[in-house]
Amino acid sequence: MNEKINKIFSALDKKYGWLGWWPSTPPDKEYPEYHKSKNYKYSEYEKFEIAIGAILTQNTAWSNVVKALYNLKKLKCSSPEKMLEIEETKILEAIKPSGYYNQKLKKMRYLCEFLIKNNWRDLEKLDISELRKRLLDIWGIGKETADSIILYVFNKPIFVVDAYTRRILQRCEIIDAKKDYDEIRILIEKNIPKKVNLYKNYHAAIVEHCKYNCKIKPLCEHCIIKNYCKLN
DNA sequence: CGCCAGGGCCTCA
DNA sequence: TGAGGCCATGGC
Repeated sequence: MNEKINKIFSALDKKYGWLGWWPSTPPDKEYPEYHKSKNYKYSEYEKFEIAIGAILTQNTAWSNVVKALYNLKKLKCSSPEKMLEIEETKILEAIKPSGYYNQKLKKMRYLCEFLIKNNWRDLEKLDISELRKRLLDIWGIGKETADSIILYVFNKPIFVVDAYTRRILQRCEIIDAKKDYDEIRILIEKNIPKKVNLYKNYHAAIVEHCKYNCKIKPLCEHCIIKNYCKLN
């Protein structure tokens, strides 16, 4: 067991509190927002929006994704079926702020086709590894995107490993520079309690911490995990 | 202005 | 199987 992992993550979790991930746009709102309730129930649209958002945020600042999601909602792009009906040029224009828009258009279309062939109820019944396999078969959905969808849309416990997670674990000397995605994921999952809301908020807290403190050029002064970090 | 952002695919050894 | 190139916008 690696006690450090849970100590570090739970310290971040405690500092930032419940962050209400994944942000989504409630029926009566225009922009995605974070959710105060720990058992907030996503509407069908919000589930779709999260899956789309997971693609749109690939290597992209969330603030740019918000613009794209706002535009898509205005376009009444409210379901996979609708998205496939809408003209591609309009979708392209809508998602332009999120960058890589040609690739992302194609990725979203493949995802839509998948979601039309497989409805939520059937997918929910699958175990995590089968669901993951199916998602990874979709062009444009890699491990992090698949795991984000599994955790935040399907509410199943799988830990999302992103560039920020790697950065923190590297700086805390828990992993070395190049370690395989699934090795890191399993290492983390072995060392923290297997609870969906914990997985969600640990990941959210990692992102939050890296956005404002553990940046590439780190701001270490008020960092609460500096005692674990080789930079200090 | 250059750097960076909640990755993934393709190519080529 | 891994490293490197490519995709692209907007905030700082």
